[in-house]
Amino acid sequence: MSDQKRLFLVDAYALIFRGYYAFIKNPRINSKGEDTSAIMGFMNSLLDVIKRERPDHLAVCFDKGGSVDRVEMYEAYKANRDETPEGIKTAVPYIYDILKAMHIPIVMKEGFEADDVIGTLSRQAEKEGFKTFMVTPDKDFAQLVTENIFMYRPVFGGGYETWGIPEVQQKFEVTDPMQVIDYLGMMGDASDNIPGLPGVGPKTAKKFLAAYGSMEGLLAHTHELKGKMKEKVEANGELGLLSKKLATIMLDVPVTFDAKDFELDQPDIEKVKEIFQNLEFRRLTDNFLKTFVDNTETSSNETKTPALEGKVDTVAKKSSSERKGSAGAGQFSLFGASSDLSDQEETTSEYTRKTAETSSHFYQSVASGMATKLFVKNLLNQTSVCFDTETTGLNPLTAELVGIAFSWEVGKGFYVPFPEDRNGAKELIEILRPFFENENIEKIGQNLKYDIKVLAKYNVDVKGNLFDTMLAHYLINPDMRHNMDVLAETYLNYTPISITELIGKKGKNQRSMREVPLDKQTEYAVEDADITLQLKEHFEKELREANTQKLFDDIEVPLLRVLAAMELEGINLDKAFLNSLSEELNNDIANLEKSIYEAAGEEFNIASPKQLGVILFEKMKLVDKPKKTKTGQYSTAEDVLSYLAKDHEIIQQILDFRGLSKLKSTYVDALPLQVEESTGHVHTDYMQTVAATGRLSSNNPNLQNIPIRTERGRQIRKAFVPRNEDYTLLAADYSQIELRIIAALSEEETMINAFKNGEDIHASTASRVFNVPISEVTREQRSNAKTVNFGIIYGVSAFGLSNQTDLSRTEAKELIETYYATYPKLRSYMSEQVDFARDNGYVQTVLNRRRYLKDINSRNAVVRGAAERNAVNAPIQGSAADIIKLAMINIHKKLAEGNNKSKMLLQVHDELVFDIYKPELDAMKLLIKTEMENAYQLSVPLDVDLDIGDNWLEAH
DNA sequence: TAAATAGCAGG
DNA sequence: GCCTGCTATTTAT
Repeated sequence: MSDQKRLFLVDAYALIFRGYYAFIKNPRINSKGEDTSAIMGFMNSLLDVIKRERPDHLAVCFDKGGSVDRVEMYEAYKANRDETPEGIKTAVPYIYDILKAMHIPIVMKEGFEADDVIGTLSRQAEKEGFKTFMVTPDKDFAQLVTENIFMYRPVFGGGYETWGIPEVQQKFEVTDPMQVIDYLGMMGDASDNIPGLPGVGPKTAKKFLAAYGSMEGLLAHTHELKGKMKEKVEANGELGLLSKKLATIMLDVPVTFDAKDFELDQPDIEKVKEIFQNLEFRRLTDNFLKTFVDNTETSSNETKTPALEGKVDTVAKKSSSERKGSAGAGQFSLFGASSDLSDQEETTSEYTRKTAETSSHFYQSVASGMATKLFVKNLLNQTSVCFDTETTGLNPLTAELVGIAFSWEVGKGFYVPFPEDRNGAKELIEILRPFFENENIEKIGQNLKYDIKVLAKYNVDVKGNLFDTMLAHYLINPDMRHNMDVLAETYLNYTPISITELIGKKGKNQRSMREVPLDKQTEYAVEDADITLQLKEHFEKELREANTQKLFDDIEVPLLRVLAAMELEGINLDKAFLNSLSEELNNDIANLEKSIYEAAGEEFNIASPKQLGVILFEKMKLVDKPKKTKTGQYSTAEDVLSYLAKDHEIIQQILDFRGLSKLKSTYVDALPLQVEESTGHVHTDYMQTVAATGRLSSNNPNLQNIPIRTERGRQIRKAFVPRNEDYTLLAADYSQIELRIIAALSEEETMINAFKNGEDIHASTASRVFNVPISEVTREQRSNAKTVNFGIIYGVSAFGLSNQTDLSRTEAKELIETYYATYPKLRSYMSEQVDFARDNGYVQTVLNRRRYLKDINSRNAVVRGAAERNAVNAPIQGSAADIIKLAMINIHKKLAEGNNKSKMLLQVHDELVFDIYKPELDAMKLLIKTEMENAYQLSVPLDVDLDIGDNWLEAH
């Protein structure tokens, strides 16, 4: 080992960008609404480097004002860069502060890029006998590599690789790292907008380098090339030389390397802690303290020069032989006895995630027979257990149990495999039943609705308190995603075994869980249960802190059971009716097709907006200046075409064609295919954690967007029918619930009274806004008032309003002004919501459901405007969702208590659909109306309309 | 084969 | 202007 001094030069922006985008799907937002992704990503990397390498000299280099020289050479240099994301701009000052507090030098020079600064410093340090490591993912730096200068690149998935001369030679197929400049010059660089030689990519560039050694060499030998390539290279020699200059990192920036300045000092611990605390970095604070405070044992010889030892320094710290307990070993001794677990891993950086490989754990499969009984005995002694079912598929109605994993202690758990034969499975389930049906044992899981449905198919009723980590996290941050892999990575810094690793990618030859070897099943399934258990501990606390525990316990968790029941029930579908509808549509579509082709003078794909645009606007020239979409295509969207409909017959035909095709493909033909064979019903899947406002969503199939607005479309509702002639469908919907909520929340008396008096709210609004008696309100006036009423809920703009009505922009603006004058408290309520969001970073519903609005203080007016509209809309839409959820829970409870045959089947945001057993009809009408109208007390009465019928259309 | 885009169904 | 999910076409890999 050499005792050469080691200097680490960090390319700040490259790591900041990388950190920022690493979190892009789950941006880190603190309670003040600040996006801290970039800061966290950068600090993770920096601490990681320090911890791994313990550099004795270190500096962080920034760009300052872009490269004056390069822009002078080439105006378009970096001109196509998107604007730096807001989250990065705001991060930089924080990073400066942190670096200062850490006593790490910041190097930058006006008019130069970090590349040039690093290039210059590394050469100076080389002269003073340093080994330099350039910390950057950017390949351009390869040109700087020498015997004493290395690239130190973060690798996707964790770890770092060091590029010395041999690595650069190999990656770029060059003999000298300096040739990387020629390589970059030839192929150009899209992100820096370096043009390069046209038609030359990585392959050709390597070929040229091998043959001619450099850009100049190539240009001197163009006569040896042939065909198109020869022409192109000869025509663009100048461009090639310019590109090479642009790609050259400068080595003469006016900065000076002074070894003393760059020595890595002890940071000002308190100062850094304070900044981190302000940013709400908990894990990072721990990591920082570990890096700088108790580092006594880490600076052993092992960590002194690992950068030079392996090409890739991966994260695995414990070999698998060090791990305890693999499946199958000594199971009896382990039941109930607590086996000591060794220390938890301490690494936490973004690039050093823990996995099952690197964490100690004890996952055990339970053999059949006696062992299972002993296991269950132990299980029944627990008060709280996490479980996870493994099945043969995603559809709980058809999926078979392959196994169930259990965990009640972090790092430990058991897996009970299920036999394939039905009888064997039934026997086993009987052994487990006492656990699931025990009221006193809390059941923890991720997406318990699925497990509950699967077990219901085995006639097992899961009883006792529930804790669903997916639901918990949905309340903690509804805008994020909530799948277990993301949660584990975000909150536990842990990467679980991926399901595709076991069963392959979906599609062609995906395996069933059943075919996975038992030891793999065990590792995977128990890991899931173990992680879920760990997440629970995390989320319990956060729910309490956000004051949203009640919403969780009283609404979302009970609702999970309600939804499971509704989904298992499904709704009866009249397939024969849809089939005949399909034939009718087929005819009509064929006829339209014919007339369209005639009018157009040729056949084309009407469903292709691209082809349609060409026909309408190039061939037929129906309009002078066609509107374009953002990708430069002609827009053929509905509102655009509607304008033209009165002038050209073909347009109406196209719109009709579209309408009918949509109906046919999305509903009439698709729905019958979704009927479950065993039940004859369609079973939608309600998603409880996707809509950021708190609404449900529905898919496979989506039964929340069955047509109703057009005559032709609403016919589809006739296909939704009661289960048999003893039943009838009942639809119950809240009348104007969102307007009632905004009236109540804003305490706008005028509007509240209108509702209390049972007035037609849109007519009432029109009467006041247009200053006419309510009896003389015209259709148009009512319609405009209705548009504004809804607009208010969405956060109106004059622009949007004039688009939706016949009103001009000015008229729309006036109308909105008059509206606010009529309902002054509405306006003040709206600005209060925005102010609240600015101060707190979130808004909330009547039941304390939060939505965080990170952009509410954005300096970008468009982005901020969207957040402001959300601040108004989310509490309204979300409160309506809260209320109907409450009603659903209460109704479900009453139906069960009364042993009623009638069932709740569907929820469509403000509507509930029931299959009513005819003898129960009167009782049900009363029950449903009462429960819905009294689900939540507002200062405005809630009003529910009920309708019954032999199909969903009639029940409206 | 998967991902992105355009368009459109509902509240 | 808010909140969603599905289909078909097109594009990129």
